Amino acid sequence: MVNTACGSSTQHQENVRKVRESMLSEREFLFMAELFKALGDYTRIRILSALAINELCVCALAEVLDMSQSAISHQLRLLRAAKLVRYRKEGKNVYYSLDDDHVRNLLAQGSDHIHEIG
Amino acid sequence: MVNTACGSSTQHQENVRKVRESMLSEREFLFMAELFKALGDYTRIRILSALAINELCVCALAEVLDMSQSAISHQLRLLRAAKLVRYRKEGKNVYYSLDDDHVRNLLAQGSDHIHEIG
DNA sequence: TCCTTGCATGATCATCTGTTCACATATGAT
DNA sequence: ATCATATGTGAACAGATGATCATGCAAGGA
Repeated sequence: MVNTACGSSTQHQENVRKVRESMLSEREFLFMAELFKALGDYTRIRILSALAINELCVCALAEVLDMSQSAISHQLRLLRAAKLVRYRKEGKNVYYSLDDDHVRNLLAQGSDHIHEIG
Repeated sequence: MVNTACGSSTQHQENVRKVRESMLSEREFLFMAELFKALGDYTRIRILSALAINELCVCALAEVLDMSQSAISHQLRLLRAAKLVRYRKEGKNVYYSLDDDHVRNLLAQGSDHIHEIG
């Protein structure tokens, strides 16, 4: 730590004060970090992108991503915890889908961003 | 692996085919995962949120977040790699800011999402 | 020139993460 | 009832991650 105020200039202190006042709460930042963390994995982003196209059961997801059912199931657990997916049971199968259009928007924004920066 | 096609129903296979066709490339998913991974950390999301309010030098960021300059600097390195921030040098100081409005939109979307789900 | 300041970075280490494996549960079919 | 199938989950292990510490480097002031 020991941040001895690099520049003690008026502008510096004014910026620090202004930013401090406008920052969200610790709780909000923790939630946002969890949200993006849930999106920030190669497997999970593919799961969400697949569900953005069509509702799918677990075994279909495993087939699409060419991964074990267990691995998919573990990741779906995290996505449920982050409220990014819904699910409904039908017989022996469990069908997953995106929780709402908000998630779809986040995916679209992410896609836009990477296509912009090449 | 060994995904023995849970349901061999026509609908199941049709869904798998449709989703497979519409999925992005491995490269694109890797980029998106990296993007969200960069956003998915308590320290980095606070750095970005601070920069969304005002351009800041490294020491000001350290002061705002009450963290060591070294820790901030390491995280800024990742944010630069993800093209989420810009920087300009001025004398001994280095001033960081958000790379573009796209980043601002992602932050706003994230904020919206967490406020929706409570 | 020498020193201080602001920033960057390699090494280290504790912690977190994601997959696999084994197994449990549940539902439907025979 | 028995069995196969679809899914969920705990343990465990390898690899990734984030803060700290020490140090390096560049720029400005004495």
